[in-house]
Amino acid sequence: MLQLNIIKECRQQVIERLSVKNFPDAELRIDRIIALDAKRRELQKAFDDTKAVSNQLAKQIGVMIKEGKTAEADKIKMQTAEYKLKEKEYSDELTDVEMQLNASLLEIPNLPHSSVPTGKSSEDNEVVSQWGEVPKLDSDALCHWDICEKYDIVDFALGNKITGAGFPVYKGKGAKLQRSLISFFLDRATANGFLEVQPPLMVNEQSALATGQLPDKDGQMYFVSEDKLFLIPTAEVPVTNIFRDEILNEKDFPVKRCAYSQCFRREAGSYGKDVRGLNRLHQFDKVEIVVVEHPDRSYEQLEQMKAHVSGLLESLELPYRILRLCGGDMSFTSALTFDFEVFSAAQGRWLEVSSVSNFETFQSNRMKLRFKNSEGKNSLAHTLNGSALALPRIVAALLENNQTKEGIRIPKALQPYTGFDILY
RNA sequence: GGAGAGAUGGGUGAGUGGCUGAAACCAACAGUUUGCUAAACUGUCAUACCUUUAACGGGUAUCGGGGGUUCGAAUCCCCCUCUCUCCGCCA
Repeated sequence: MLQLNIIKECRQQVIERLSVKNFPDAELRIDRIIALDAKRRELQKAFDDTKAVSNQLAKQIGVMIKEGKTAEADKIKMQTAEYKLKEKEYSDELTDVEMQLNASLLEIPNLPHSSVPTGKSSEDNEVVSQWGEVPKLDSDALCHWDICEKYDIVDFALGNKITGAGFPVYKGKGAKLQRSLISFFLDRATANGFLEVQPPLMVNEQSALATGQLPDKDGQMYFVSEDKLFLIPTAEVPVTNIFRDEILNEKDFPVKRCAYSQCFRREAGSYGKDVRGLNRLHQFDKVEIVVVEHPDRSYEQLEQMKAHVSGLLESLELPYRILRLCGGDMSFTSALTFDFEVFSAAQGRWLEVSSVSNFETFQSNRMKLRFKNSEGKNSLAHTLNGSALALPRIVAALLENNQTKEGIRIPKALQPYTGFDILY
């Protein structure tokens, strides 16, 4: 959520920045917020002033009753009636305006960082860097879904029977490969100073709102109506919410956490080759890194997180490129996002495996995540997160890129975890 | 799921209708004293909003959340959430 004072003080810039994200009716909505805020302050003042008078009268009555002047007290009691009416009126109106203001603010996405390129879709993303050689495969090379079947390591049909499309069953060396990747990612994160946590896989509405999944992504999350809980679409939600309503000490920065979790996404509206095999699942595994950082250092931190993710991909010997997302392709909550894509040789396409973002104060404002600054005042911290990494497409790329006649070659870094160097 | 008890500031914990935004103690922070450490002493120590306060100013709200009674609620009533104890069930 954007900070109200920034909207008020930098109205024109806010509107301009929102246009980079192709946010519709920015001017209209921003002006509505400014007007609602003015109305809110007006009502607040009226309410406070009225309340101040009646508080004063109530005090007088107390004193009089104590002194035995009940007749005088009764007289003043009569007076309080009109103030009570006014208070009720003001507070009702105030509640109404506050709700409208809050709802309007929740609909405004984060402002993109100044380095974010303008653009409408993923085609306008900017390639920042690229690493590794794109492998040349034989003409009879298989796509990963065929490899999965050939070695019986991921069973899509079985998952289909048990649950439905997008819920595969990992078997034998396939299951072991999953477990190995998770351990590998967690160990690397821990070595890099991230504290491992195991968060809940379901969150309440407040948590989903705090990180920005609600109201923006309502309908993309699985919802347990019986208990009003959401299945997490990413560990970002529970892990960032560890710090909801917390006031940190400046010397605590950077606060670094990592977590493995399964992620659940309804993916309503996806179709075609995007959803084939492991490309897009309803349930998948991911190791997430989350950082809470001082506002002055959050962009340095973002670079470090990028370096961490790059290190993982290089250890796995997967060719990748880094994209700076354009305004139109960025998430609602992000100020700056770098996507990591791995080349999937048999499919001949780049697959997104990680997204590393700085949210600045967008999430911390929603969740009241603050720190005591050097002047002893509370101010909002910056939050960042990144996938490090999401498993399915990593597995897809590993299977496709490393296929040999003997089987699938396992990268050296992973062999201590898998216990085998060829998967067959 | 059934029965009972409870929820107060960073922590412990007092407070059953007005003088309580909240005692006391602990922790924390600043200072004094001091070869060093320790101890002692002094002071500071919630958050948010409003406000043309010059200013360490003024006002309002907040004692799990919401609603109600009352001139006045941490305190009384109702609903919800959560925690604890006992019973039941159970990976």
